[in-house]
Amino acid sequence: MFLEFKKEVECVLKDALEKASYKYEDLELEESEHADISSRVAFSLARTQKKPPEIIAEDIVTHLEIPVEDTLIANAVSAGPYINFSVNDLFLHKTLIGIEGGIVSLEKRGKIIIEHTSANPDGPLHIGHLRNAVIGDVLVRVLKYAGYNVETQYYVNDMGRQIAVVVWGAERIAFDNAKKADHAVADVYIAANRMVEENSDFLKEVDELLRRYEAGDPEVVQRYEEVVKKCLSGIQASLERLQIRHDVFVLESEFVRRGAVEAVIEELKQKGEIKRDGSALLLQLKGIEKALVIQRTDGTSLYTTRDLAYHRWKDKNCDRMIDVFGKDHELVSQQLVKALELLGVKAPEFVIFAFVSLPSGSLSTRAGRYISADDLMEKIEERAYNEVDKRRTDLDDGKKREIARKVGIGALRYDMVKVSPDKHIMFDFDEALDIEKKGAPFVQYSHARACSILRAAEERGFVGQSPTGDYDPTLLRERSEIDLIKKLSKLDSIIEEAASELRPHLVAKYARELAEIFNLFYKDCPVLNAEDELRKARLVLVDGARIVLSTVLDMLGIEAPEEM
RNA sequence: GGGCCCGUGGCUUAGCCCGGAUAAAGCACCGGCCUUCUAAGCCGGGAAUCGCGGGUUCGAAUCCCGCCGGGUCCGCCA
Repeated sequence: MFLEFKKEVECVLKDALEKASYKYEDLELEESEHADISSRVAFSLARTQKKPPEIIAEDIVTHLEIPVEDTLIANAVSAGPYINFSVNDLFLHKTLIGIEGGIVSLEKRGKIIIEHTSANPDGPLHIGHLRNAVIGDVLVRVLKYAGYNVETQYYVNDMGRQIAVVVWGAERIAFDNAKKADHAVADVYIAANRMVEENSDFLKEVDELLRRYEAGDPEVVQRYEEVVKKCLSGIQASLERLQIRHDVFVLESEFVRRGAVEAVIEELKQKGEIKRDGSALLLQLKGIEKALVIQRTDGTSLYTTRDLAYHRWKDKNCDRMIDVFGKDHELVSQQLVKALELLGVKAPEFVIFAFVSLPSGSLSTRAGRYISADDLMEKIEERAYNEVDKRRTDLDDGKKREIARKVGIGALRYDMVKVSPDKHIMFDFDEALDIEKKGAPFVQYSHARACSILRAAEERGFVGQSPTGDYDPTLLRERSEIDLIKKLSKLDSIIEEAASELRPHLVAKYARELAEIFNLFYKDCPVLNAEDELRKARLVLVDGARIVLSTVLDMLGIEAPEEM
């Protein structure tokens, strides 16, 4: 609803500026603590008009014509150089009605293919992949709420040397079937890697496997597929536990076998600036010092070339492509854009996140130095269980486990997405496992409180069939009631901002602030014990809060328990 | 060495793209609030030369230049 209010303010202000014949570039609207929305336009007009901004603001206000009917604006006043607008009762009422009517984007926008996680199938997901996965997944959810048709893809790097190492190792070392599949694969990978490092003959065998796989040798392909499938099944199980699912898994080897990689190389030879180093092919890209190798001396393909073919394929199937990449892929992403431009493919958009490190140093699957996402989920759920157990002696164990799972995974997801992606994270076990901080549990708790009130209301027979059917919105006059409605009204602008700027942490911030404001309302305004009409109105508000809280939690991929 | 990113109370961050009204939160610390819908909550307190130095501007955490500290990339790896 806030966006509608903003639109109306824009209209009214624009008219006033024209009527007063001011030439402006921007309305300079901003949300502020002093008004529901305010304009700083008088500042920039002051320069050209050579008059003090206060005078100009005053003058603009006299030209403002706020409609008498069907408006969301209560009034507009100048406050020094600022022009402050505030919302009226209709705005508050329409906000609540709108929420009860359901939160769906009216606008239908284009198709977006978003690629995220895409961890190599050589072991389980670790904490670094977790940031990628959660950022990507929240983005997917936000974009869907914003009206886009979103397809999520996991790009499987099945042609890398590390997979060849696993395939090689699988011949000599048995998978531990007692373990989760991806962990068993990692064990073989780590052990095989050690063997290969110590013996260069082994290395040659690995290279031979790589060559035969790329050539499509059926026997080798089958062995590869088994390993990849095995590892991926474990990874998918972890993702599922995190409430993440991909629509499509795309194997990079497909592009080699289909001849798409070859086609890309041929086309780049025509359209790009190609250099040769022996029989290897290098592509010189504008603005990038380092030439990009697009084909090895032995004729086999490289990751970046295969990625070009992948993006070309995606391009045909969508309006926008978004890739969630780690900081280490930044140069690659620039090369990708430049090379794709040569191929006439639209530029992908990137969400680049900085790394997660451990106090003990950087992460490495190969060296076996990582915290697996599984371990982390296990521990955080256990911690959450202890908290639930402490507070809810009345519940049976199954119910407690259920809540612990939602709270634990929620806390983990929130921790991954709350910080701006370009901020480096030092992962601290205790901090991430701390359920009490103002993270997911705090928001979930507010939701549970709202549910609790509604549950009690129903038990006492207070809730009618149509919650918004007949209530008097003007009874909601308390400061915390109005603040809460206003916060609820911002949902649309938060979705819009997070979607257009691809900044998922804005949703996390909004969720926390909304919970905070709901808690204030909860403390200030008794609902069940209020007088009849007021209770009716407050129940509408509580239900609205419940809906928006569960919506933002859903956007964050966090489950919303009805009791905690 | 070059490119990109980060540097905001003791700690973790928001705000920076798009400059404006007392720099906003959480954690930790200190003190208060459960006979009323869940205290995983609420209220109050102390605590910041917004890395440093210049510049632009009526006005800079925000824009520009330089420097310092940290990260990351600069593979015929992925």
